[in-house]
Amino acid sequence: MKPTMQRRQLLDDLLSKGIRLTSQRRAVIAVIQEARSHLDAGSLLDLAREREPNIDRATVYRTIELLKRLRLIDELDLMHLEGEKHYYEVKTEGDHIHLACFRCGRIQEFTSPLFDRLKDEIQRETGFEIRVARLELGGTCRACLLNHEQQEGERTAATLKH
Amino acid sequence: MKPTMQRRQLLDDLLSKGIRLTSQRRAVIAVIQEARSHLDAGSLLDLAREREPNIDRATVYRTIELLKRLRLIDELDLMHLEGEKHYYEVKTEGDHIHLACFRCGRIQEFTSPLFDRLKDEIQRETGFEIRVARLELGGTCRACLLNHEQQEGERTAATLKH
DNA sequence: CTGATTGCAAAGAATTTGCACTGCT
DNA sequence: AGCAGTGCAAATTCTTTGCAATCAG
Repeated sequence: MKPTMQRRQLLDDLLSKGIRLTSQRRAVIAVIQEARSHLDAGSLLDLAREREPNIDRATVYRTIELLKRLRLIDELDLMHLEGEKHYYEVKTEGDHIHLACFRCGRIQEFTSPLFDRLKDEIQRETGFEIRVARLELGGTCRACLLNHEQQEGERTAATLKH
Repeated sequence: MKPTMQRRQLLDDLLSKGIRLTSQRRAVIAVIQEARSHLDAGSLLDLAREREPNIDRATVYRTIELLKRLRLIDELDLMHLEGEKHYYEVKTEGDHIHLACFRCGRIQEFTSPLFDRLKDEIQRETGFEIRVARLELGGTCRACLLNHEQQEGERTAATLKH
């Protein structure tokens, strides 16, 4: 949302922890922050290479690991809609929910105070200290449901003609 | 909980859909149903082999795929606590939440009406039709938190002695 | 300077696929 | 009998590792 501020924050976080900021790490971080969609390690590598042509696969994976450990990014599976990739996004203030449409593959995000209440309840009742929360839903998005109904309608109409 | 009933249900479900019940499929299904913990494909294969010695890896994966498609089992990642395996469990009435302890690796389950309310809210507000819901939390379980505090205490005491 | 980080190449883990054979229904 | 299901071996996909060279602080 506020890329510039966000970037400074991320970089500052790293610097203040005494993490070495190599050009490779800067490239990976910039790509994750500027991404308009969820990226997997492969795309992350491709995009980072546009800035840092010699960056290697291994470095990307190691940087992801680092950012995950420092809790600066979240890892998602997005219901494994496509292969067994993992996807990454900058960690936001409140956790959000990902809805993955099995039909069109679109990923939709959703936030709700109920989600926070649920997490509070869990911590309170189990004594479990939550560090990462991942709620992913798979199903059919509204657009696909409408398309489908429409097609059903057409199909029925066609059948009736015989 | 009620293994015998559960098994009949699963097998009947399959038969009623005209799915062929081979001895290999029976073995995989029995193993999943009788498991006291979440099993990944590898363990599933090992256990199924105790019943059906020649069953192959590929068959296990294909059976998992089948059961997932028919919505008879759920696939979990359990925060990828250990490698990138997937874990399986018989689909239950209401969805439940998995809490994975990063420290001891224990998996804890939790159910709450709030979870269902949250899902309802999502469906209502987005028009998304939820087919699969997966809520996984990573963090530290109560036992590990207590252990840790205790160790911290000991450590401080030791430090103070110097 | 010097230890943390990198690139490279190879290994590893989990899963999938093509194809001839087998066995449910 | 016929076709869905299977075993086998090889292929694919995603990720990790060992090690010598490099570079940030």
